[in-house]
Amino acid sequence: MLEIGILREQKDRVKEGLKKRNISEDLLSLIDTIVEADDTRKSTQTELDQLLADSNLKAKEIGGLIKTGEHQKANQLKEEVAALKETVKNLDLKLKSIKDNIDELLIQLPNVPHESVPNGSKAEDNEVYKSWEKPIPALWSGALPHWELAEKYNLISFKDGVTLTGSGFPVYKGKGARLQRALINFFLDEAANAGYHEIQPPILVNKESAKATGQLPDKEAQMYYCEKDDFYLIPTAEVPITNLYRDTILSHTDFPVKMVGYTPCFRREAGSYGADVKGLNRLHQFDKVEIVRLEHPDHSYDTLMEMVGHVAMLLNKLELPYRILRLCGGDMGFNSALTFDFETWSAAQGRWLEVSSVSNFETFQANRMKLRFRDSDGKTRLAHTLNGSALALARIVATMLENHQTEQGIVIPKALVPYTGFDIISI
RNA sequence: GGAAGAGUGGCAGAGCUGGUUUAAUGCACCGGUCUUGAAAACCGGCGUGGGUGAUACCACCGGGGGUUCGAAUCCCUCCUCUUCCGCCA
Repeated sequence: MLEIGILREQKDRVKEGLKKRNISEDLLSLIDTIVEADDTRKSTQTELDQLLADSNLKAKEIGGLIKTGEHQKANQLKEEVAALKETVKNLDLKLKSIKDNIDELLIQLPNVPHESVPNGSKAEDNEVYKSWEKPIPALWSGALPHWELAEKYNLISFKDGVTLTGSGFPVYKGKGARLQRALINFFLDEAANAGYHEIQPPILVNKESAKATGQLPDKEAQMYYCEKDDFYLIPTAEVPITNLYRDTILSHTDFPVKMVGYTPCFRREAGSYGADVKGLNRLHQFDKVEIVRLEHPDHSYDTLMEMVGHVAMLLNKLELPYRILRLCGGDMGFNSALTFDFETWSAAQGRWLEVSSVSNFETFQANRMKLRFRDSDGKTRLAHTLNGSALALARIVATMLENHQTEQGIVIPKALVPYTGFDIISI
């Protein structure tokens, strides 16, 4: 959620920035509507405050009068204050509805893109920030797509998943299951080596949490919901981990806050069908290790690049061909100010698969969740939040199977062997 | 799931027979005096948000609602914690 103060003070800059997202004129004009509504809010607030001050004073007087036994005067004042009550009540209701309205409007505005975000409306407009410099591995004849490899080596059963739950819930078996566990531990250890504090959060969260990180109301349809308890299954560990700091005030000396967590992630993926969902490409449940950072606004972009470096290091160790994209305004998520996507090459499918997304949200999430810090000058300010997948498992597994397949079997990258306990998957 | 008790400012802890306490006091923290320096002592400051040029002022004592001229204090409801019982990885 954008800060209303910034909307007031830097209206033109915000409008210019939002244009990069190709949002409608209607949405842009919302900014003026919000500022106007906020003016009304201020004057209404002032009016109400004065009434309250007045009746507070009189109530105090009544107390004094009763004490000195002047009941007649007291009763007279009582009537006066009682008359104010109705006005106060109405004004209070009015103020509440103005505030609700402002929130409702404010929540519709996406984050202002960082100045480095390229213009564009679709995936093709994303900037290739770092391309894969070596030749993209060509497949030898007889090479298979990952869903066939998974079957051939008996690593994953999509069919059993359908029996147990439905499509998009694969069952990992044997070395397939072991590979999953190895990757999770590998990612967690690498994050720990980089100074991240490990968190194991709940995978069900309440409405407040989902709202604070921006999943509600924007992505409600994307989440599984437990109606009886009013809980949501998390679509990413970002939600519970960032919410650890909801409604808190840190000290500037607390930065950097570095957290990492592994969780399963649940996404309904309503409306996405077709070839893209084949195999491990798009699942309802998958595993992910997520890194989350809270930063001082002065350092958040350095931090973002550091996180990009961390993810790149992981992909290098897994020996996967990848590229990094700087997302264009039209392709970037609602909450983000700047996002780098990582894509690994799916050799058999002949296309790039997104395996990580690293973003700086600046104060957008912090504003919703009231995550502040006391700066060196003593003033409280909103912190910056960032997060990134490091990494998302299913697609990593998919591209590992495809890229590392040989006639002898699937070769495990050296860095991962201590975790799998085997260096090849063969029949 | 059942019963009882409790939720106050960073922490501790008053207030809870409703009205000069619209949050005392202690600790912690910050600034100052004193000191060669430090400790101690003393003086001052010390919650969040709204509002203002700055004050004034307003809201917040787990969340929401109600009674009253007036509520941290009374009532209703929800949440959480503690203890006991039941159940159980």
